[in-house]
Amino acid sequence: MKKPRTKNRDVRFQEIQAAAKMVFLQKGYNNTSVEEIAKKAGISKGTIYLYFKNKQEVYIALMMPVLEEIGRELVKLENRVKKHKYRTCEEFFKGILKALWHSYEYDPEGIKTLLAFLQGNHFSAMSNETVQKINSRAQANYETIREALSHSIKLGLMRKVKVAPLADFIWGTFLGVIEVEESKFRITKKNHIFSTLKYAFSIISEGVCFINNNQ
Amino acid sequence: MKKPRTKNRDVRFQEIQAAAKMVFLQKGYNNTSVEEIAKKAGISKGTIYLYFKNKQEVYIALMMPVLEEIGRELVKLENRVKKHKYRTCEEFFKGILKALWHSYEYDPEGIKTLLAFLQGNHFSAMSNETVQKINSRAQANYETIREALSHSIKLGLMRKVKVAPLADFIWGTFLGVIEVEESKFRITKKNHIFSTLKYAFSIISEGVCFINNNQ
Amino acid sequence: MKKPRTKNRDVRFQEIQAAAKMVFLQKGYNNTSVEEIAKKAGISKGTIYLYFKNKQEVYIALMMPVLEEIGRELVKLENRVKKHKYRTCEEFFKGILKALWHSYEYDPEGIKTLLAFLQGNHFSAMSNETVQKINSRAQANYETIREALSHSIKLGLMRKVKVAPLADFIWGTFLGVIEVEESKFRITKKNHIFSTLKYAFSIISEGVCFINNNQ
Amino acid sequence: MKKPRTKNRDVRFQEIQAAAKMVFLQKGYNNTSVEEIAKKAGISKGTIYLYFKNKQEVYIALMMPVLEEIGRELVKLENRVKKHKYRTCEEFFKGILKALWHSYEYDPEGIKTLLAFLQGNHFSAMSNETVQKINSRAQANYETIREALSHSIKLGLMRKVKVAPLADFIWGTFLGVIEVEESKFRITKKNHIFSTLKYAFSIISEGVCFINNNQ
DNA sequence: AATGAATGAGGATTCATTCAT
DNA sequence: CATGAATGAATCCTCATTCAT
Repeated sequence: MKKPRTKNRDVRFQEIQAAAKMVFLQKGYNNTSVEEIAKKAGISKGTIYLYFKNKQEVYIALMMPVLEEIGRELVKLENRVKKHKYRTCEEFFKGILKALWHSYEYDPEGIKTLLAFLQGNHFSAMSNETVQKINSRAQANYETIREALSHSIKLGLMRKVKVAPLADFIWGTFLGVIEVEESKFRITKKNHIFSTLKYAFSIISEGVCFINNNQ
Repeated sequence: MKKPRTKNRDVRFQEIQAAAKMVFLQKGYNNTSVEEIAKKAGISKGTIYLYFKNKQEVYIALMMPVLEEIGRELVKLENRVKKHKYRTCEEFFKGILKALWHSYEYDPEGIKTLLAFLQGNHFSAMSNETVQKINSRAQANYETIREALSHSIKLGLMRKVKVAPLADFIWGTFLGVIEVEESKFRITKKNHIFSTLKYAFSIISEGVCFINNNQ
Repeated sequence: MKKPRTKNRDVRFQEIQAAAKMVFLQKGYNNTSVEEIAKKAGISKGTIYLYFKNKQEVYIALMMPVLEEIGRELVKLENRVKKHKYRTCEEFFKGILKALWHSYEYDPEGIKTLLAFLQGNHFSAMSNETVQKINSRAQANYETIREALSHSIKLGLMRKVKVAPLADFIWGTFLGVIEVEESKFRITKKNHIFSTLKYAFSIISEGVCFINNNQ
Repeated sequence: MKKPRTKNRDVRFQEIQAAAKMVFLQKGYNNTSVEEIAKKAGISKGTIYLYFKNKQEVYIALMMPVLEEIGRELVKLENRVKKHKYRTCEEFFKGILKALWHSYEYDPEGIKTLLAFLQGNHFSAMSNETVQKINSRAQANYETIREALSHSIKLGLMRKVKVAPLADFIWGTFLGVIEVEESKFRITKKNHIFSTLKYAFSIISEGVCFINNNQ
């Protein structure tokens, strides 16, 4: 009623993204043709170019929603830390995992796209706005997690560790375990992603939380 | 127009691999043309097909050396465990990192190729011998690391943990941290791979080693 | 660089076929590049693939029209036999030749393509629908000519001969004479196709028509 | 003992031809690689070029033996005519078929190669000596058959017909029936080549032999 | 004489992108 | 807005031919 045109535009935009996500995930960036995406979205090839500058933009744009979701989750985490919602260190790390895992479940393909993107070198023309958006969004997420960590140290939840490498460690483990388990899953069909992540985060928390008298 | 200068088969093979590694790493699998590899190797396109069945084989074959190196390192690790070379748990985990890191330094591009391969779905024709070789080699490496972990538990170096998820955690962290740090490196030009890995492994060891009375 | 001038699908299809026919005939299947066909048709390479699955299909599809024309002509022949249009055996055989010759004139290149196709073994991927269509159409034509022959025997136009080998003989002579005369034509530039065929069919009719008391 | 070098050369030459014949027949000219011929002949690629100028020559040379055999057979036929060996017209035509059929059995692949060659347009560079040799040999064969026919007319074996078109008719039928029956054979696996040829030649003889009072 | 590694032109096919309708 | 026919650059791969050994 207000702006049906714009709303339709958004719907269409998201339909294309949904289609693109499915096809890209299944066949990889280069083995996916714009035609296929169009077919999956039930529209014609040309229409995609009314919504995206080119194929690369379609791909890169897929990451934004999940990056934003991660951002929102991490902000919630930070807020909960600030509000003293976490009584123990374990709880805090469970909170981190929950935030990340929630994002994964929100959009697994988005995460995998992100992984593929990290691998990098797929895009020669790495200079457009969208890439900038991605990077600054990722940067912001790093900030947030570091602050959450810092804050939990201040609150005495965790022993005094260097937050920058810890954040990278956490993020690297999250992505790395997903990558490894996804890859094994393709062969064994046994899904251990969550259980391994849970296990990993419990160990990290043990390694990082208590002032260890053996240290 | 013709200069059929015969060369030792192995030398030629390795020259192609070296060239391929450089180009693939710089531009990614799909943005690299066979022509470019040939040019880099100082030979002609056709010659590549005398040594590799197709482009994919060239790519996949790049992983074997590093997978084998990892295997050798892990076997050495296992032997050292069996020979009681590690007095403490920390030493043991430093040993694990050393083994993995050694492999990374032995062939960083190989590891990155492996990462790209794990991402998977780029290869539709995934049924040839080479892929089988890759997978069984990877499988063997998993076995070795699990056995090293089991043995260290038997020896009392580490508390009794589930080795399968721990192995996945270790491997996932190793790869994930590399991926994350490499990606950041491309932007910041600051190389934190090793320091972050060292930090991560120290935390893992703390989380896994001592019988924590707070547990 | 771009001139997407849309054209009626059938028109475009036939333009491609016309171009293909010319080039294939002049240079043979393997010495003809898709590029050349496109150029001759005044379109771009890619466009051909919008109308044909691949080069082979372009080639094979050239035979259908003439096979169908032969079919139509043979049906007409059969009908004329049934309607007692042929008073004598000679007339009947003149009718056969007329039917075949008409088809040749309708599309000489089609006949030559058919000849090349019969030679066979050029197409390894011989399992697609088009080939099936070709074969069943050819089969149907054989049926028709056999029935026309049978009917003319029933009507007493011809002595009682075995129709299956006679049909093969007729068809083989038709094609063989064309092949031989075309080949000589290329050297001598003297076209004897029709006169030789006429002569051949008159001899066949004499050999087959009357109850020969010397037999 | 006399010239073992030369003898070996000829043996090798024929080995290559034998191999080439098999492979060409199975896969067609363009789908056969020099490599394959070499492999089949148990020699190396390069060696073929010591015996033939290029691939085309290998192919074209395959026809010579059978063309020569046909020539020899036709000369024998002519001599038999001259020596009054044929009492009746039927016998004479049986003799013609025998001569041709003998050549076919002597080297079926040679005949098929000839058929493929007749189709022509496979060779752009149609100007070398070998092609000249082929053509003059074929020409000579035509002469011989025409003379045999003329002679048989002179002897009253056959009624007075135009020998040139008759020769083309005979030759065209011979090749055409082979082509048609070979092609059907590939589908039905039923070999009717000889029986159809026999039938065809009996009809031709009836059409051509006796002074038909109905004519 | 024989080899087979090396060459590189050649060609089929795909697909991102454009634009007339 | 939407379409989809048309484009043509790009690229993998084959293979006839050469030539150092």
